[in-house]
Amino acid sequence: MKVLIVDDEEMIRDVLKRYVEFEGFEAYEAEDGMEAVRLCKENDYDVLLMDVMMPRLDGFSAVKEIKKTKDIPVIMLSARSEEYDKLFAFELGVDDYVTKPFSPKEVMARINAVTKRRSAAQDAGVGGVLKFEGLTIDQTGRNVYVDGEKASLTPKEYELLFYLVRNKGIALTREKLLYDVWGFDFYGDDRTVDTHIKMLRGNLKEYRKFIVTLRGLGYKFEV
Amino acid sequence: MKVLIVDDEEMIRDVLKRYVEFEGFEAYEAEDGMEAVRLCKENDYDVLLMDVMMPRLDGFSAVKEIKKTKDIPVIMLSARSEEYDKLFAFELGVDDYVTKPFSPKEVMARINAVTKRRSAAQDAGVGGVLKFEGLTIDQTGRNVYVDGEKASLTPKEYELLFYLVRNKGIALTREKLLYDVWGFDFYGDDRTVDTHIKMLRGNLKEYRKFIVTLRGLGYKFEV
DNA sequence: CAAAACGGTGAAAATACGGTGAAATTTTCA
DNA sequence: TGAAAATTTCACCGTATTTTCACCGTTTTG
Repeated sequence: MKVLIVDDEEMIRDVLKRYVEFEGFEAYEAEDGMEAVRLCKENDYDVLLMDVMMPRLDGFSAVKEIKKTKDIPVIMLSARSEEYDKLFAFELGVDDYVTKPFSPKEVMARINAVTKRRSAAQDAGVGGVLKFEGLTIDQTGRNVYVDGEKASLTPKEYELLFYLVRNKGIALTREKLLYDVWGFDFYGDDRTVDTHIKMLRGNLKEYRKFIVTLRGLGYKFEV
Repeated sequence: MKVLIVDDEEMIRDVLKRYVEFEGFEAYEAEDGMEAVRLCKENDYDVLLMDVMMPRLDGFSAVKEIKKTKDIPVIMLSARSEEYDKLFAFELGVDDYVTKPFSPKEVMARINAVTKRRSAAQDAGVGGVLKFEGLTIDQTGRNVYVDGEKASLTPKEYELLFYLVRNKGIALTREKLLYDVWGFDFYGDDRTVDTHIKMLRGNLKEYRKFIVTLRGLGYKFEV
């Protein structure tokens, strides 16, 4: 179980880390939202402990960015004085809130709660798994099945598919795809998207039909 | 957030109204389907709470009428004894069902659910859905439906239609259309517009009537 | 009433666009 | 470090789309 702790105060990170490791989990750290986004692009974590107020990139924006490609449970940390729009946070996919100052015990209880909730939902077959006819996408294991058979997608292919599915029914330009899937710092060719779509379609076999081309625009996923 | 409550029983309206307002929404009332249709023509609401059984015009018919021109989420209220064709309701665009007697809490949860679903969809995409009788334009998915059937427009056709609709009721010269839809750097023939209008009209079937020719000027979209 | 102006239309010609395979480049991992 | 895998670029090609244009019926004008 990997936990990423995101907070700009080193002391808070240290305290949390000690307790997380005491529970037998692996703890990782990030100093701000920017670093968290980068780390999440490269690695898979099971829970995010995310501070709201941070330099460079705040917690909400970071979560928004991360949730674009990964479905990770998030627990937000905020000072009691800070009042945030909980509905907004909820829509963002925040699983829980903890207000500072918090007792480490409390935080651990939340972590256990969200991870248990996740695994329970997974057992029930609800969360983590998306299905479109014979196409199954298992977010947890990052696996895609075509008629029950595992398709071996490359990381980009998986992320592209996941992004398309998250935005199903929505017309997406190549620019938007490059920005959101490849990252804002990608300055390459448009046609890169085409090639990855081609590869993805090839791997999805008959379910290539879900990916529809919008001439002069881009692509969309449609069931 | 405006909620229109449609029920012939005043007591039920009052109860619902109290809870809706307690949640911080604005509540409006209508006594029957007829009144609901009229109110919806004149005003914009965010959710409709619609009873099924009502004098003058029943809930289903009212929804059918309203959905012709507006795309508003609808929650139907019906007595437990009344058994309705849920599939029919679904096709009509009913978002949810509540059976009487209901707990106000339950109704509020449904309202929050449908509105959240809406705003989430809106955040993700560009805009909503435009409706003119049986002609539906879905900007998010870039789809156009003629009497529920998907029309396959070419990119230019879609852009032209969208531009006309955005400026509905306004006379547009060919020059303006070329400049705004084709781009300022288009130095081609005027008649290009004509051809695309022709194609568009062909695809809109009976709703070609919305595109009116202004002799000596250009075109406009008028409902 | 005739002539001119205008828009609708179909078909042909020109063009833009996306699919594709292969090569070049970068990244990953043993 | 070197081989394998993944990513990215790119040019070719078929086709969907766009554009042009001439012809024709209708409307407007002098």
